[in-house]
Amino acid sequence: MDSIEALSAFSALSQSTRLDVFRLLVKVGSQGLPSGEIGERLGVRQNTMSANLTVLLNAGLVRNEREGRTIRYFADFETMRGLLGFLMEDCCGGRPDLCQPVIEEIACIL
Amino acid sequence: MDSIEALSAFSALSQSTRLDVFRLLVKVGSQGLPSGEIGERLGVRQNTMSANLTVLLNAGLVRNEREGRTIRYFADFETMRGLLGFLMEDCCGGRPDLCQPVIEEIACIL
DNA sequence: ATATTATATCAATTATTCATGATATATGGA
DNA sequence: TCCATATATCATGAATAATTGATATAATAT
Repeated sequence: MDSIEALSAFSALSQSTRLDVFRLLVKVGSQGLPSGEIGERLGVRQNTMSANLTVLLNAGLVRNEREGRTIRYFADFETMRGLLGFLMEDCCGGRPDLCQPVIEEIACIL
Repeated sequence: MDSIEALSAFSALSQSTRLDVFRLLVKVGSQGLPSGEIGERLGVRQNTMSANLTVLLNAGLVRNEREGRTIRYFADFETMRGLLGFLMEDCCGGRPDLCQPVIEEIACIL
């Protein structure tokens, strides 16, 4: 992850529909969702959703796979990992107590 | 953290100077940096830096403290925690292996 | 009080981004 | 082949955001 990619990712996440889409895809996890269903669930028109999915795709935050006529989208956890690592780089120098709560926040509690 | 706050934070991080500022403040940690020194280190004009710091401030990503004539800025790890938690909410439903690498990426290795 | 230093705000121009109607492409079915 | 469905692209007007010169405020020093 470099600065250009990170900017692209943050920019993608800084718009309401796209943030909703990404969080939805994070929740559904590895099974992903078809483009059309994402649009229906969020109440967004077809071409608007398509444009927003393209932005997320270019930012590397989502992947897609064609499946017959529909195209299924998935959150890309690898990019997420790179993005958070980039943002928190060297965060712990001398004060791991600052960083620790951040880690705990996203820790899986199952 | 709600959607409005998250959008404000991502929007703040989606600009080159501000991303640099935030990462710098993450690195220096609890001692923070005076506004002027941030500008010098990043080669950004005074009023541009001031405007960008205000954006980060309004997004809750940084805090500041007056210290005589200078104003010292700090990364706000609490907001960071809320932001990442919001983004990864329910990420682990059924597949913690997707989420685990993301956590490991920001884990403190000292 | 006046000057100096540090930072913030204002106004205006330029540049980006967004949603949308219209249209194009791609797949599957009849 | 022709039609229907699913998704993507294009062009454009409207809204937002970025940079900057000029100026204002706030704290310290003389």
